[in-house]
Amino acid sequence: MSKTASEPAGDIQAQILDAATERFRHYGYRKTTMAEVAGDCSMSAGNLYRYFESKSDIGAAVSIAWFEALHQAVRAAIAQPGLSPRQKLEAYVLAVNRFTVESLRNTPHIQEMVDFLCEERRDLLEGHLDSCHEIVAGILTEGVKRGAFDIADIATTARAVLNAIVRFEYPPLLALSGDTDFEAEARDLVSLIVDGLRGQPANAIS
Amino acid sequence: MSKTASEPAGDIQAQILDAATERFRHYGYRKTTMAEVAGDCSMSAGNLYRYFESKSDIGAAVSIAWFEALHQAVRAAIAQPGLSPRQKLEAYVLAVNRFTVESLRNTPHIQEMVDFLCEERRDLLEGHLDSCHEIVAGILTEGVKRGAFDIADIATTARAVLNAIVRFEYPPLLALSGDTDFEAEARDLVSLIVDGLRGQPANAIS
DNA sequence: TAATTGAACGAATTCGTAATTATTCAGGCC
DNA sequence: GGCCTGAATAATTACGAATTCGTTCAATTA
Repeated sequence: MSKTASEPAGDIQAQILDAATERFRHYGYRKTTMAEVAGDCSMSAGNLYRYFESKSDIGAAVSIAWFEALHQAVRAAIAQPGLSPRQKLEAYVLAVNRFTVESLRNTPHIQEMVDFLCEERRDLLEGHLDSCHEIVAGILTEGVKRGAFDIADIATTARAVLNAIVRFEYPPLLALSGDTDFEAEARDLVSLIVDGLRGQPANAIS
Repeated sequence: MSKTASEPAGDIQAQILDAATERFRHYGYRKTTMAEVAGDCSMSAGNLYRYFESKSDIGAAVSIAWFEALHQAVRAAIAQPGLSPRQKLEAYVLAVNRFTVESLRNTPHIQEMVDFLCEERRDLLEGHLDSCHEIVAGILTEGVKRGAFDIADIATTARAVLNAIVRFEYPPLLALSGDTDFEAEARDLVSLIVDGLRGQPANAIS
């Protein structure tokens, strides 16, 4: 109905992803069938294979889009003008936490997507972690340049930071304790990471 | 066969827990039946209910014993003479991580026990977290007294530390990335927590 | 009396089978 | 020729009967 001769193939891919995303949202990954997604796009199930190699690939593409939306939200949060390195780190943690909690709220079956990724597409998770590592390393590098941080090995420290904040971004852990005030705890954690247990140097440049 | 007239009831409870622990270890919580545990103790299934109110209670008792073994191992690790507060914190994280990874290794069905706790006995998990909080708070308090740490609110900071090290003690996360060198990453994390991103003060007492 | 058993019963689990599903591909449509 | 369909196939899932399990309790033992 909506397809014309001039419609590029990329739009059909996008249409498929939109339909699949909506289905995954409401009914979960396992319970949406290729026939349903195809029906939403007014085509046959077999024809989906002209645009994606498998259902698993569609799930992967949807997940990648989710990761990219997360990264975009995070980059927007830390790109606000006038933020100190410390505030950028806090903005990063809060943005990741907020985005994930929000997704958890309005996408009841997101846990199933996480399971799908863990079982079938662990490489995507690792790619996402690499992106996170890159963003955090950027914050740390800027902090060192501005004199706010004193870090020997940026890559190692960035990994340690990511390990420390897993509590606030891993969906199963967030779902486990639903009534916690994550924002306050996340702020406390950032304070700990920035200042350390030894306390701040007297001549520190914040 | 092993029961005599002089055997106190407490020993029978312990015998039941031993049998249940072994069954849970090898076959998991769900797949061990009350009849099997009873058979191991040379009694009928119905008679188990003279010593425990339910199978869930047996699972709880086994879990509590596991938590107590963990706490004992941890307290032993941080009680070594001559450790600085920083070394105690590192010893704590490494001990928890080692104990959990070890349990994960020689108890293939421990994940199922975690699920059981999350679903039916979340209060036990919270109790365990309280114990951990107490231990960490003790380390921090001693560190403040010795001048190694500078902490405004011990309880809040202890919670932040526990949040930061979840990566190294939550079994599902440990199982997710099996080939990681947790010890090295745990050390890096402790360094981050102690020194902070700002670096150490020039006049710090380590 | 105190400890134990084994039958009994609702709830949960297993298991074999029927029905769906993902995926392929030989053809039809424009 | 590029795009699409719909039947065919192997694998997965859903469903219900049959079994097993957790739990209780009257009866038995010692």
